Amino acid sequence: MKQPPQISSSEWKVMEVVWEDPPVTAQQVSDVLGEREQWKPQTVKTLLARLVKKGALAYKSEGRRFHYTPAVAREQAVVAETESFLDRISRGSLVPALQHLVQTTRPLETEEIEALRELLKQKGDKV
Amino acid sequence: MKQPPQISSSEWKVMEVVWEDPPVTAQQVSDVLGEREQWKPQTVKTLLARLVKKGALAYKSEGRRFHYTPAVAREQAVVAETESFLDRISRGSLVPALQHLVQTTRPLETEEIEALRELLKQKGDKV
DNA sequence: CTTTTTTGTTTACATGTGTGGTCTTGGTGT
DNA sequence: ACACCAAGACCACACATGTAAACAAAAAAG
Repeated sequence: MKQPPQISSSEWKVMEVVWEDPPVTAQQVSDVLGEREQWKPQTVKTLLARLVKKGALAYKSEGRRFHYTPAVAREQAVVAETESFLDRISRGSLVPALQHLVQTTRPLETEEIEALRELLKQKGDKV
Repeated sequence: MKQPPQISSSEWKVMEVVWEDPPVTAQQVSDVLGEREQWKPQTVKTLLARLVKKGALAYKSEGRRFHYTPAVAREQAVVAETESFLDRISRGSLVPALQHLVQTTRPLETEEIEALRELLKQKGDKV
């Protein structure tokens, strides 16, 4: 059971673009992030290469250019990030963290609230 | 309004010990983390020094040894971590992340559930 | 076919992190 | 007073990260 590789903050920005609509070319990623983050194309290239090396992206040579596709699902990566986040703040601070999380987030959709409420219900029932 | 400094994963482990019962000496931290993380005393020393340098810890010379105290509150640090966590996973994934969070955590206390439920209510009312 | 462009590869370099060794100096015990 | 030891200060070193320039190979263009 291989856990998804460690993805750094900048790398996440690249992954987001790839996850959004794979497969993508370096060009496409570069366009998006050149705009969104003011990154030079070379920077994007480096990050793509690193992500390939650490197994977060796959690619196939399509003529002269590469087509990159995610090698780890977004969900997996999010779960891994969440784990590492929890490891840091230690589970004890979960509730304050959650409060902050919920408060600073854009208004939640009704169904999201429902989903969470449901979760809480289950959790609560077990007590 | 200065935001709390960037605290790395290992540094968090040190901070946890300091927050737990300040002020502490390097010795005390070293004892705890030598056990808990199998860290050599020097490792702890380095981390303490780095935390002082980045302004996360304060100290006063008490005889030959230092007494370290937190320079940033735990809450502040947690909030900062939460922000950076959210920046990574991008707010869109919040709910799945929360679900994972809640599911993998130890059973919540009733009052914790209440607090969260209350939060959701407020959030929900605004929709 | 040669020039230009595009795209991937190699190299760079400062700073951060994980993990510790060594040096120095001020207390402490005798 | 003096030797010794522990505590902090300084040094080390490999790997990660952010950010990119330089280089090479191959495709496109003329």
